[in-house]
Amino acid sequence: MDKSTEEKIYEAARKVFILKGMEGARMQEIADEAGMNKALLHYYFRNKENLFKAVFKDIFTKFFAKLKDTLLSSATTREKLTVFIDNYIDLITANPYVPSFIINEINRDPKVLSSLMFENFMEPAKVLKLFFNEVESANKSVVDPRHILTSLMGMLVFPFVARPILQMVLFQDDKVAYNNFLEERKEVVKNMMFKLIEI
Amino acid sequence: MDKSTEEKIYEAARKVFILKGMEGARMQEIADEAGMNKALLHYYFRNKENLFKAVFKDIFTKFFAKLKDTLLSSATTREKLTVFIDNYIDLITANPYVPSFIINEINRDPKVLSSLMFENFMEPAKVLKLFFNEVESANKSVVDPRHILTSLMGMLVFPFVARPILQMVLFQDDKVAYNNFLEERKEVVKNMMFKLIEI
DNA sequence: GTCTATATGGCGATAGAC
DNA sequence: GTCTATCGCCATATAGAC
Repeated sequence: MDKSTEEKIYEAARKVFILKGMEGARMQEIADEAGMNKALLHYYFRNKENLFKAVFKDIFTKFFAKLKDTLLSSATTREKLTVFIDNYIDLITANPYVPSFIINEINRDPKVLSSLMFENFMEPAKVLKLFFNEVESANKSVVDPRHILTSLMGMLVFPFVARPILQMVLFQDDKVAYNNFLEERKEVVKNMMFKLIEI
Repeated sequence: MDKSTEEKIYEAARKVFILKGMEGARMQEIADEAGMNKALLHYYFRNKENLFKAVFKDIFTKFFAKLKDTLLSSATTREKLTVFIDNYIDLITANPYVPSFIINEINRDPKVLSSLMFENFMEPAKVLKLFFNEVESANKSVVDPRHILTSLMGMLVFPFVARPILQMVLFQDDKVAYNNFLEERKEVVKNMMFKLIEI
């Protein structure tokens, strides 16, 4: 573990912010997690907001960068969808609190988005556009691809952000059964998407 | 406006908590919103957590009670779905911050759910069960109705909770265009659902 | 760079007058 | 019941020794 002090702070902050959010996180807790003193956080990042912005940008960027790669990697629309859905569910499974963290923060302070958007949205937007065009030509029912994408994302993200409710109502709070349900969703969502765009 | 003081506090708290969440809300702000002194909030609710719990329970219950009624009101599965989707989008449109508020709070402290669940989940669960059975028998592709419900809810909720991102990426932050998109979704989601369960 | 100690402000909560 | 004034705590942030 020969990470620099700054890296240690960064990773500790990432962990705590994702779990507690900007408002719930405590500088002391981040310092404890990083195994150092609170004053050092201010030495490196000056204040809490700076630290948060750096971490949020990183989380947001990495979370969408992976998806962009997916969309560029495969050949056919059907393959792209398959790989995208598999990768997305794996990605969220590995970072289950990230979607609700992002949803919470962008609604709490939409300004956190505008600072990222030009650098981080424009390129993915192009990739998405290409993907849209593909979906559109494959899509025999001629639904606006924005609706298709929104539905796809909703089908993938909702079971994670609403997990406490769904696990309780649908599975009597059985955690293992719910994990199973999430794994099943890969095939289920694929089939639903193929049916929706009729490919 | 001859509301009781307690009602005024309640409504002010509802407004502020939905926008700022439990941690972001300030007792002072709620008092200002209610047009009275901070001390009165403590006189009526003793502390912030009590006030929050009362408000959360109310919001949560009302938000799902309406849906239960919808599911009981219509005759055929197709009609039920139609009314459900129309009502749900209207309900969220009228309370756009409620879904992200609920998602945020249940992930921040899952205990807020367990206190409600027996009283508020059990009856809706029965209604849902009936709805499931209907969907299941109508559903020629034999997909687990839990997956169908999850997809439906995701398709409905996601465009609201992820609005800042979607509005920016899909509509260059054009608010009017996005409102239009949300209204369109009523028909789009209906058609998608009919296609998915093949009715 | 890293620590201890402390300043500063804000917030939830209470005391007590009316 | 409703107000003003204030307490006590906790969190961010800084000062300053090493």
